Amino acid sequence: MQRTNFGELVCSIARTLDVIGEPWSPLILRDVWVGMRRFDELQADLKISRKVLTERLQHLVGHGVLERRPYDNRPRYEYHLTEKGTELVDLLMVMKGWGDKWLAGEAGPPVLYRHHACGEIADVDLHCTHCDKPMHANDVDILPGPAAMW
Amino acid sequence: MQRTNFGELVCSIARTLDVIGEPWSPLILRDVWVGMRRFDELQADLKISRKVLTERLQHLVGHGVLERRPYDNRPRYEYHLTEKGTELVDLLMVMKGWGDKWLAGEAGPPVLYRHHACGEIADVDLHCTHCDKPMHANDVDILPGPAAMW
DNA sequence: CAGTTAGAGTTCCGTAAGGGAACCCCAACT
DNA sequence: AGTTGGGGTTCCCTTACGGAACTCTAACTG
Repeated sequence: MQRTNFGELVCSIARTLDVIGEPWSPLILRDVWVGMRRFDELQADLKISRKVLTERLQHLVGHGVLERRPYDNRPRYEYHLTEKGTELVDLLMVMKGWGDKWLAGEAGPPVLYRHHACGEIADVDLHCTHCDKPMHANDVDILPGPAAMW
Repeated sequence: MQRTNFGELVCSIARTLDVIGEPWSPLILRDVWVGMRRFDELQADLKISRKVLTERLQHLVGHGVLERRPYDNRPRYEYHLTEKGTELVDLLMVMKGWGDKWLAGEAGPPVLYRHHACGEIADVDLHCTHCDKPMHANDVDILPGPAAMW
């Protein structure tokens, strides 16, 4: 095998990368999220090779992130986010925030999020699932878990 | 050029991928985060090709995510997270959470986070920077920003 | 002071994966 | 019967990864 298989590693980060770590996969997810559902539509938007797009879609469907469903009597298919895939979008939202802050420059963010709950333009921040306070890289100790030994 | 360059796209997700989207980069970041700072240490832990490790480290340093600093009179160097890099770890924490939930299976999570603020084992969740309430894929409208047209 | 050690890469080669264009299949339309 | 459109395959070329061997430099070692 040439490309190392991250799925085997005992590490949730590596395993997640096994699902969406390949080139283009996050961008495909983004497009499906914002409503692009068809092969040609994705291909035209991303200008990705059709071969690679086929591979990525199969991979994402195989991992239960996307669902391939027919939308016509003819052999036509659309790709939709599953619940698993929808939760992966968290990752994209964090990427968007980081990219806006560190890479966007003068021009500012390409897109904005408006939060339904408050109606305001906002970004995401990481909070603790236990106490609800902010939680970032330097706010945690890392301990071995049940499936320890990474 | 063979591999498409995501940095040119007007999209903060694509730009972020240009910085840490290549294979191994997130895992290198993870290792540096948890205290592995030297070339041979990273190489031994990840079992990555030395050639690729060199390329990735240079790329990450070039983008200001890592800093390469000498630690001896001899030509010896350590890699440290910059502030920019530390904030990128948010991404890893979200990946960890998703991988724990969807991929860890019976064995449970390989590692746990203990939050300094509350002392409890916890994970991260996404909240709105404006109203502090939870904010996920289906809780937002996506609007064109100042640098619109993705 | 010649020889070894250790860290941090560099070089080289074989294989696999991405890019791109052309081609194919099937079920409507015209 | 011929065209159109969605959704892929096939093929070839080039770049990038994997892995092992090699290099360079500045200490230590006896």
